[in-house]
Amino acid sequence: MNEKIYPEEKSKPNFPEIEESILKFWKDYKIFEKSIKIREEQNAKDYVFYDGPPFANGLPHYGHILTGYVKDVVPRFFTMKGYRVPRRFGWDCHGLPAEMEMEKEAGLGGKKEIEEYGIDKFNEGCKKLVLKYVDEWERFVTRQGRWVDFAGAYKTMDLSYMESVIWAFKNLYDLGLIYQKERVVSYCARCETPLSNFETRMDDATRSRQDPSVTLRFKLKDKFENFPAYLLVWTTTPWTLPSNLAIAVGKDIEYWGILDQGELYLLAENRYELYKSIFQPDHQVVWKGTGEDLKDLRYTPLFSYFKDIPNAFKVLLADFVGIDEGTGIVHIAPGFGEDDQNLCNNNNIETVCPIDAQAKFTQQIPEYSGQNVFDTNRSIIKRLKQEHKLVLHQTIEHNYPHCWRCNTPLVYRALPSWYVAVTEFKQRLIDANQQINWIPEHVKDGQFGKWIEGARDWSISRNRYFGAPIPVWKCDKCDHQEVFGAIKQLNEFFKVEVKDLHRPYIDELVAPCTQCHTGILTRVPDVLDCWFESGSMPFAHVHYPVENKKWFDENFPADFIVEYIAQTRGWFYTLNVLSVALFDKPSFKNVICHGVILDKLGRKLSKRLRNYPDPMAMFNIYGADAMRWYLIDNPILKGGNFAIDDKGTGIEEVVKNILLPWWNVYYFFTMYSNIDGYRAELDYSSDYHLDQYILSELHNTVNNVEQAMMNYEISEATDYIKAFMEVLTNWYLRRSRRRFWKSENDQDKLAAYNTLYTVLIMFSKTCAPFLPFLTEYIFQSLTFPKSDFQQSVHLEFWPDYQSIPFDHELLEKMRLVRKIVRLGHSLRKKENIRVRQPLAEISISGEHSETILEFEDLIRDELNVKKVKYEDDPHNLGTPVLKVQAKLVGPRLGGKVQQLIKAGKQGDFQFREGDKVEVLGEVLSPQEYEVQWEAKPDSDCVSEGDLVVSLDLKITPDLEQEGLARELIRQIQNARAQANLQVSDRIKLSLIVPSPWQRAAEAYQELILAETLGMSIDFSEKPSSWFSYQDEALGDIIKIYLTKIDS
RNA sequence: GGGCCUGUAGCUCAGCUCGGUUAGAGCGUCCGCCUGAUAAGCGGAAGGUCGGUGGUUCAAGUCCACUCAGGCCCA
Repeated sequence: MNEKIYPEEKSKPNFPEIEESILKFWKDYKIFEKSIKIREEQNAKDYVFYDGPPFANGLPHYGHILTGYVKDVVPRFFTMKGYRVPRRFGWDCHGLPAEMEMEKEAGLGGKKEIEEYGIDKFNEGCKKLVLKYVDEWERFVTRQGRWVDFAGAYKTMDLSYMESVIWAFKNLYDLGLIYQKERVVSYCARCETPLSNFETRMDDATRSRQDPSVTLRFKLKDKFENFPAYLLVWTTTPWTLPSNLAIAVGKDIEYWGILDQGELYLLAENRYELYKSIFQPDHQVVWKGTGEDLKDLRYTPLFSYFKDIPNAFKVLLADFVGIDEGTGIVHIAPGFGEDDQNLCNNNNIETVCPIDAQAKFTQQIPEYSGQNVFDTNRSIIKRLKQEHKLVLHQTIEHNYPHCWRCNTPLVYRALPSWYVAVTEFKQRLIDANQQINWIPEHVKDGQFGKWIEGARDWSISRNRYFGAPIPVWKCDKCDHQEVFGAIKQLNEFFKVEVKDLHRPYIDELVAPCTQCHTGILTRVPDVLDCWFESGSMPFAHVHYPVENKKWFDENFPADFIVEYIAQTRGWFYTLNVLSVALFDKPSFKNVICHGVILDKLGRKLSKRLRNYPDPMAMFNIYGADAMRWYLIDNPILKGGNFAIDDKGTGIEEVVKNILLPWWNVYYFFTMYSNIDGYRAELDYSSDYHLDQYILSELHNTVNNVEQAMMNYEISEATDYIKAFMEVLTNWYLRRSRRRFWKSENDQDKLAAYNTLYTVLIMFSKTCAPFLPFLTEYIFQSLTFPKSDFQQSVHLEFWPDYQSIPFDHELLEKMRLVRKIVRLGHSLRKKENIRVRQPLAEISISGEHSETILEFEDLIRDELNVKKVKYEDDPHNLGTPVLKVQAKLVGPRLGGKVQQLIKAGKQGDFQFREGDKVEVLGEVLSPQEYEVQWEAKPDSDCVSEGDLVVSLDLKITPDLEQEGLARELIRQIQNARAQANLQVSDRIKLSLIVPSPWQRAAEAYQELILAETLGMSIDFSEKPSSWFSYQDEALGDIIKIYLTKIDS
């Protein structure tokens, strides 16, 4: 009996079930760990990949899934290429996200309550909360099919990690790249902390908000053009008006003076139309000039709070003044605007910022002290109106920055903060960027390049609790400060043993001042921006420089990272800022920045809208391989966006188009191998043309996929895989089936088995990074069917394409064969003759056509013709047309080439001596043209290029009889299938059919028996113990009886 | 206001680097084939002013300029 060599498979497998079993296998035998260890044993080179740390306080979503797949495909590939690829997971712990969560958990509102609650308890709570979803992440990422080292995951709150972070700070400090300064920053009054310029741009931090839009008149101290005069000034932040210290105009902007009721109003010419209506109808333009003319005019302050500030309350020139909104005259409050502050500094006007940490006015503004600034807009407007200083009051809806964590509208305010002087080394940052391979390429000089060109100094201090400390201690008596970059330094200086760098413990370290000896050194209370910490990841996750110094020096920058495109101003940016400042190198060599997944309507995916399929459900229905392929075979990897369909239809299509065809080839192979009891082996030596052909295609495919992957062009790699699958299933396997089911176990059959086996093994390896579950399953079944074997396709080396045979000529010929077959089929179609009906002859003509006569058997079989004939004289089949090689002839003949093309197309040309042709008096040499043949109209020919194909359509009585026999074979096969027979079962047959059919059956009895595994055939009614079959489409014309013969 | 990306068949996208005369694929639709991979497989057809205008050129989906629409980034 048959010995089952390979697993007995179903034609329609349950992919999710297979995946679960593979997951178990990977886990039980630690295959991932092994994939790294075996490379260690081989002394392989490291391939360095940085896994960007996610915040663990939320669950993974589609963005993470997509990024995660790329983070898996690339390392799997490079592992197979022979590298050691560690994949440490990491958790971003610190910062506002964690603190917000903890505030909610402990029912705290604001910093005062946190401090009452206790910073120690608060931070301890954060530490626990931040790892709340770690288990779920791990489960998800594992199910997804990612190989990730969770056990060795780093956390940004680890002591070792934090030590490397303060090392970085200390180094930057020593390099003179850290400074503290009072500058205008974006500030969240609820979190009571400044935010960095890129935090305020993250995702949807900018959103719509309604604000007052007011226009005021500022009275000039002196008459202008002999009239009492006013400057018209527009603002959307009335609460900043009490802090107004100057007014700015544009030097070259045109301004008009409007005379209305004896008073003169100044505003920009372009804005006049919009403001016209506020004047009386009889107003006049009495003055025209530029900003230059208004320079240094002095005005009366709106409020008296700061009336004694030196140099204030006059008109300044500024290049940031625009005329797109407002009046073209700008109110300047140096405490509440970056441009404002710079302008005032340059004009010796001091900065005033009369608000406290919660953005409430201080005692400097007694009327409003204790009120939140936004809440005072109304009363300030009311008061200005009463004082006749307000000329227009409207409401504006505009985009306004909000805190990305707590959604509070931000204020811009002057505040002392610590900075990294990015502008100091901007040029080096730009130079380093040129060394990075960006995918897509345009990001290098586009979104990222432009961003770093406009880089500003980076505000890195946060007035918060849960984060790495700013390692600066200041004396309370003199200006001395100490900065520490290592725990050892702290231990020695403070004579303690530091075990935790978090607040409040770090704040407890105090010492007498080493300079004045009277003061006390205490730490500045701020913590570091968590982006500073994630930017430190390359060295901090290995505790550099305290540990792993050698490894880091040899393995920095990283080979590869991938995140979504918005990280150009997040992680991609902070990584490079720190690596350039500290090491003068970019942080990574290759980076993929992919786009954003949206729904069909272009909206963001949202839980509320439920506009996307649940990923876990997709894993359970279609599997993680299908999801993987769906997401990576996609232009989103080149930076574009991608519309996911909400039903998961796209994922189902992947199963239909990629996974099932793959499976079918494997299923076919195992089914026949098991029938024949033959165990195939790796073998490239078959000399059968189809075998050599598919191996040549495989050679090309392995090479192409490898090249694409080396260039990080993942969706190009998947294109090559798809193309090979098409050739494998729709040509090689379809044309080879008969070799597998024939009954003799001859050389050809073994060659077929070995070749198909070899292709399956090599192609499994080629697809392994892209379909890790399916390929693992197939590879194991084919190589080590006993499932306890600890072998894995992912531990294999990438196939060496050069060891796979390649025959270019053969590829070309096969292309021609497929073209002939296609044309033959289209002729049958055109003439309405089905393939089952044999025809006598196919004639072909065209250059090189004779070379494919060695594939005659294949063409005959595919097209069901008796003979393939090469026609020497193409004139017998078609008429010649001339295809002029315009690329060559164009430059030589110029405009006339167009006429030649036209004439050639119409066949208006003559052949001349020496393979030349003459068209319209011009002689073309052989390289300058190609002759193509066109089927004569109404002939039995079709053509494509220089190829013409003709079918002999005459159906002789013999052919007709064979057609009937073939129809009978098909009916009997249907009957077999309906009777649920195995493909190898032998049968006895009886037919009740009309006489022409019976004659055909008699004449072709041998063929019928051979094709249907029949042992005998007769023409009489049979008892009900026989299976009987009638084809409905043919009516009741034929009736088939069959019965199985027990062997 | 500046910059980047995208616009090709009903849908999703190749092709554009390097111009060459007949613009491709998958899905969907319609029609059919095959029946020893069968709750599979294969083929054919219909379907396109290559967003628009202008230019360069013998020749433009491809190069240039302008422009429209959508998206993103910066100010």
